[in-house]
Amino acid sequence: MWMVGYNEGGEFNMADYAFNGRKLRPLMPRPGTSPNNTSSATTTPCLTRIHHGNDFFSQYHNLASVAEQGKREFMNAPPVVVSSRWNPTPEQLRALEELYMRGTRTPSAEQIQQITAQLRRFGKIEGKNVFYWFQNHKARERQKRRRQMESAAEGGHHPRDFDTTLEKKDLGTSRTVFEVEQTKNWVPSTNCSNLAEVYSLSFLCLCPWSRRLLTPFSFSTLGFIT
Amino acid sequence: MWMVGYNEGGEFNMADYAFNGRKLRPLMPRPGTSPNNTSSATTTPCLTRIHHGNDFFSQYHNLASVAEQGKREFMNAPPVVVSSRWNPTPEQLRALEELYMRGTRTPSAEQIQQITAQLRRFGKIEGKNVFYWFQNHKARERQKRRRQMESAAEGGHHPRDFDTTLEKKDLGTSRTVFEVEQTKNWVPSTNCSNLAEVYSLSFLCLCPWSRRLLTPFSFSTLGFIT
DNA sequence: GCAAATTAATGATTTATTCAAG
DNA sequence: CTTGAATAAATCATTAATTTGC
Repeated sequence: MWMVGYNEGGEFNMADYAFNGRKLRPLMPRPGTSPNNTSSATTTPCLTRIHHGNDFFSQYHNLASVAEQGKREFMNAPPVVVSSRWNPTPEQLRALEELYMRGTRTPSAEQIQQITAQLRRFGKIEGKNVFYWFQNHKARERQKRRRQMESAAEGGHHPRDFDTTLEKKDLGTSRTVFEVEQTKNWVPSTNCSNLAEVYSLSFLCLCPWSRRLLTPFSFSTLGFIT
Repeated sequence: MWMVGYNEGGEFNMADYAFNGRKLRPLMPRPGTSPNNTSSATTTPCLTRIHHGNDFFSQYHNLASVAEQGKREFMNAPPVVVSSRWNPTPEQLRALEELYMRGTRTPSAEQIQQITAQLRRFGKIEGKNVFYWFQNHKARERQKRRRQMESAAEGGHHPRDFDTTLEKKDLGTSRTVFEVEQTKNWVPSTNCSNLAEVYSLSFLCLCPWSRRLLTPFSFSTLGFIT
């Protein structure tokens, strides 16, 4: 798996995409099969009806067209593509769990980078995988604990009791671990990765070797702070 | 204000950070004032107690130390910093609203870039501002409409009725606009910005001129796909 | 044994909620 | 009070476990 790859020079290695019969991982929205989307029949094709008005919007539309074109090119390739999601190797998993156990909850951008770099030794991995992993793991640990409390409570505590973020686990007798649920005020400063941070970085240096288009125009805007 | 800046050459322009008495915008988590966080008194200092164990973690710890150090350096600078949050100029706001009205809901990374670049003419703006603006605006329009429906319905519709994503607004008599609430299946492909995408970009090219540290080690890992 | 079918785990996205600046 | 920013919760979707019938 994990046949998707780009080389340093900025060239897109299409061969890697023509693989087996798998779908491309959902960079694109999934077809309207979501139970929540009750309007799949009525969704509109969107950008197609932009009318050219003032300066800005016509410019914007032009640029959007470039993007569209790039997309089409991309989709003319064999409809096939590669596997989709990251699967941690046992080593990677162990490492992440170890970090979690030691208190890492919402690693900063740097931390994510370091972790990612380290774990790459063990196999494919991206920063986003680390990011998501911690996000999911944190959420699911919390939820697991909540459920445990629920069943343990039985007697009928108030629901808000489950909102506490620091909890002692003592379900069995052998359980002596304090699980500290980290909250945002855990570390004083610059230690949480967040979307904004991430965006700053990405917009600082959208590079030619990304899968994303880089129009001449947008390229000319690079080097600035966005 | 938005005095934060980096130059192309990769040098960190500290002067830009030593500005007036304002706090740095919340890259850092807020102090423990959240009503949800009931454990502020018991949270632990975290990373301090890492014991050196196997290969990976000692390495990681080293790297974490680097990060810590960088943070300290950063914080040794005048405790001051720049203003905090973006405030759209009227032109920017108009443009964003126009885009929204025409159907833009979750602009892709490119789109955000283009929009940002265009709107910079009117004043300071970052990609993340555009990102957040659409996110918030979408959410608040939905919520507004939901409230409207609630009050309009009175009779007692099922809550799930509010889940529909395509709705006709006809509150007044002069209102003839179809507001199309975009969903994930709105555009077939690569047209929605998401965290993963963002992360890919940022990790593809974390640059020396970013505010973030770039350790020699992590630097050596650049040029690869993360 | 083995694959199709089904279920459980969990990676990845989106939506809702919350915080706090102005 | 409005709204930019950040986080948490809910949801979606793919992969691994596993069950099942042969």
